[in-house]
Amino acid sequence: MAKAPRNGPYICGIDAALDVVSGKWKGLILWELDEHGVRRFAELRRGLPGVSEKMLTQHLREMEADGLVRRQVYAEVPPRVEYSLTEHGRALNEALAPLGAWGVERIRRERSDLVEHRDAAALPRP
Amino acid sequence: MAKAPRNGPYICGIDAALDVVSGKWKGLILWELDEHGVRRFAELRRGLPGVSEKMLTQHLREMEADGLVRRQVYAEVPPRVEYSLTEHGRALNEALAPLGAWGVERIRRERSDLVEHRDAAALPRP
DNA sequence: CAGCATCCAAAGCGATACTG
DNA sequence: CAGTATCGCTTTGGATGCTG
Repeated sequence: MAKAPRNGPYICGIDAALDVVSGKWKGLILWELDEHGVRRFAELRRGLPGVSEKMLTQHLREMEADGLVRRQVYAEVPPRVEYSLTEHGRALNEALAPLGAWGVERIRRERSDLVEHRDAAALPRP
Repeated sequence: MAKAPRNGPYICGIDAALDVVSGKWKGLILWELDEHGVRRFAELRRGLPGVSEKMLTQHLREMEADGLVRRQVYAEVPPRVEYSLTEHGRALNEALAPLGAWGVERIRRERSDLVEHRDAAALPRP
């Protein structure tokens, strides 16, 4: 079955945008397609370590339905299918850039927090 | 129970950022707190039409744990608790702005699609 | 007022097996 | 190669009732 349709209307843009990128792998898929331009199913699979075949298919179908991804099928043997971003998908990716930067900062912060906590545990209370 | 801890490390910043904003109401909570600066529990509840008490509590706790939200408790009767954004929360909000703009554009696009479909169904063929 | 506890349904996700 | 089908576990979200 396809993605469950949203019951109510969106309240704001953030809401509408998060709806299409919420999914364990969607951010990575976007990133992978933006990076390489065009990718085949198996290539994407290799680029997303740990993704199951089913989830990859499901996410790609949803993103196609949301108008983010284009799916080009070649009638060949063996079969070949190529995925790429649509114009909207590329725009979304650009809109995600600042968020990505924030995320990188968060990762960096968490790493140094670990160090601080280790220090705090070792030091006596002031 | 708290949010399930992520099993693996983040692959990219988008990943790390989406992890903290994925949740049915987190985008709206961020928006509400940014808009008003400080909000009490019941005020937030009113600002998020349809949210259940449980989900609001759960999301606020997770966002507190993620360092996005500050929770200030006043030892009074009746009890009072105020929520506001931390510095990181505000930074996240700024990083979300382009995404919000994309979302608004998406909503607009979908509406005009609906109109086109309605017109196509209701109007006689030219 | 601001919550916590409990139960329940739906959605998300993974593993496996099979197909054109 | 690029999927589809099915099963079952886990996570998310909602409804209700109770408490300091």
